[in-house]
Amino acid sequence: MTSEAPEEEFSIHWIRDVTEEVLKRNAAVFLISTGKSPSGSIHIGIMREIIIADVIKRELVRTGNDARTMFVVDDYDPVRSFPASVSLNLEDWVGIPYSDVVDEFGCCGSFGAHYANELIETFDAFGVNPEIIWTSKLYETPEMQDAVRICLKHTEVIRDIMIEYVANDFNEEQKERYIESMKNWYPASVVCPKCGHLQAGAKGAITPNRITSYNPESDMVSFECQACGHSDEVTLDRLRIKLVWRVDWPAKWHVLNVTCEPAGKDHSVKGGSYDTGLEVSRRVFDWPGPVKVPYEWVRIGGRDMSTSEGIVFTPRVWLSIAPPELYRYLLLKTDLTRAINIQPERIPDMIDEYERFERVYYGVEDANETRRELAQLVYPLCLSGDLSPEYIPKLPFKFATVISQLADILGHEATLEKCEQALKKQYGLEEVPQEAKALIEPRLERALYWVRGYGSERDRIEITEEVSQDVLSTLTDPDREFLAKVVELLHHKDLDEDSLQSAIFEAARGVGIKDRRAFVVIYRILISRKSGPRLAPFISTLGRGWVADRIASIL
RNA sequence: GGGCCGGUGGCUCAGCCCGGUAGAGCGACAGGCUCUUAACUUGUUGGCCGCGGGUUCGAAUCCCGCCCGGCCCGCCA
Repeated sequence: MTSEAPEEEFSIHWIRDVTEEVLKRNAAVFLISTGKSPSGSIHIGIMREIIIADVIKRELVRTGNDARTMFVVDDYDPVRSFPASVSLNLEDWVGIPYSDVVDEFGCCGSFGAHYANELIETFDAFGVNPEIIWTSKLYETPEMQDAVRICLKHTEVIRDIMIEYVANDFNEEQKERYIESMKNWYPASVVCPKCGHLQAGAKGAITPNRITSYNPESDMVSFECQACGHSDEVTLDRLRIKLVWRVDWPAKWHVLNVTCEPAGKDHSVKGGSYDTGLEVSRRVFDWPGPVKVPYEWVRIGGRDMSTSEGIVFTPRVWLSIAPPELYRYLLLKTDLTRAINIQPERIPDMIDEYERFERVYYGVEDANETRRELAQLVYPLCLSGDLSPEYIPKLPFKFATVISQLADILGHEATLEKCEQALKKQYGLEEVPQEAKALIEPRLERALYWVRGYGSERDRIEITEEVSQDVLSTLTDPDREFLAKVVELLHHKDLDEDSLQSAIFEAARGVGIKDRRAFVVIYRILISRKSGPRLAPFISTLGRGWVADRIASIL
């Protein structure tokens, strides 16, 4: 620490604290790692970890360091269960590494590759680009085999660590039983060369193909397959071996030379797998291990996500309804110790908030000193693409939800034209810059997806083929008289929007119905609702001819 | 059993580490954009800061205890 005035040095953001911690490692290349086993569709929770890593990397690079990120696909993990969406028969595959399980869709090399790729394909959109490491491949490297050897040679030490960490809060009886069970325990299992199983039994009753002995002199390993009964004794390099979970992690840290790895709360619990891994790093691999960055989970609609229970909100789904920057923003503004709860129905509000924040960064919206300072630090980290030197005006998302629903009626060109007009009006522009235009279509697409999937009834505009009977039955004679006048007005080509609006008021007065009533009648005929978007522009949006025909059809 | 996070206006949350005026967004209500409006815009409303105790001149904020909600501790970010 160079500063001697700590009382002035309050961190303005967690990212500062974390990078400071990481920098203490003085690595030549800072490697920030993340990982996930591809047990099915991978939900957006993992993106919290991946983006945390990305943000740390960006900060390190910004401050002149060499830093990289990595995403480790744990496809060497054995199948424990399948989510309901998978049609494969669990009994056929349980206990076999994901990398050896068939891809039921036939597009990827394996089950593991399939679900990992599904996630990896969204990386670019979210602005992350970690190097991808496949554990199944990593275990084939001589470096990893050496790590396995080191672990087997340190079996005694590892047993001690396991007893110390795992049995820590057992009672005496449990502890004794555990110690007893550890007597002939080795920290590695074997993929049976005959049947391909790494372990036998399903969830709750798993028996791994543990190594039963290891001779450091001859490098001979013996094992017995719990699934098919095959047993053998061969040299280590002739077998596919996998270290047990709590040892597998530190071995990878060692082989890949990981400086820092974020971890969800389940792993980061005091005395949990992360801490065990760090202890293994120290006592077996003789180094401190990575900087631990614990973080809370991401929830969806107030529930935990769970691949196995099918509560899955994937990064791809996110991208279909919201910009990736918003997710990064959400993540950055939330303290690591706090859960992020995605509430899809609130996405339009969140987008508004994010875009206000964006305008603060560009100085086109007022804000106090703290907020501006925060924007300077955080906004660039939110971006998944390049930082634009100038503010690019964004079409208000809520406007997009309305207009995107009218696009079918309006036609593509007219819809875009409408959006450009809205942008011009909102930001007082002469011309809409090319960069802003480019954002319109994706925004419309997302808005439409959002409104269809998550919008409330209020948000949805439905224009029925025909005017419903319910609506027709409420029309009075003066209403019809009024409507006839409106049709006439609509055929007047020389009326601009304002004049049309005025003329409609006049028409209502002319036949003696109340203004309110006049509008209710028109909205009912158009969208079966008693209110809607400001009428004259809305009529222009729908097309005067179309509206005139629609009204005329019921008179 | 061990541990973590949260409990602040109707809703979602900020503020708590650094004790001294309780904030934002949404909602609701009222107004503006012609007396209709879901965009945009102005304003108003609304909180004994979970409960009890302690420290202090002063506590949402620090300490202790409790209650409620969620979660982790075999695999799972």
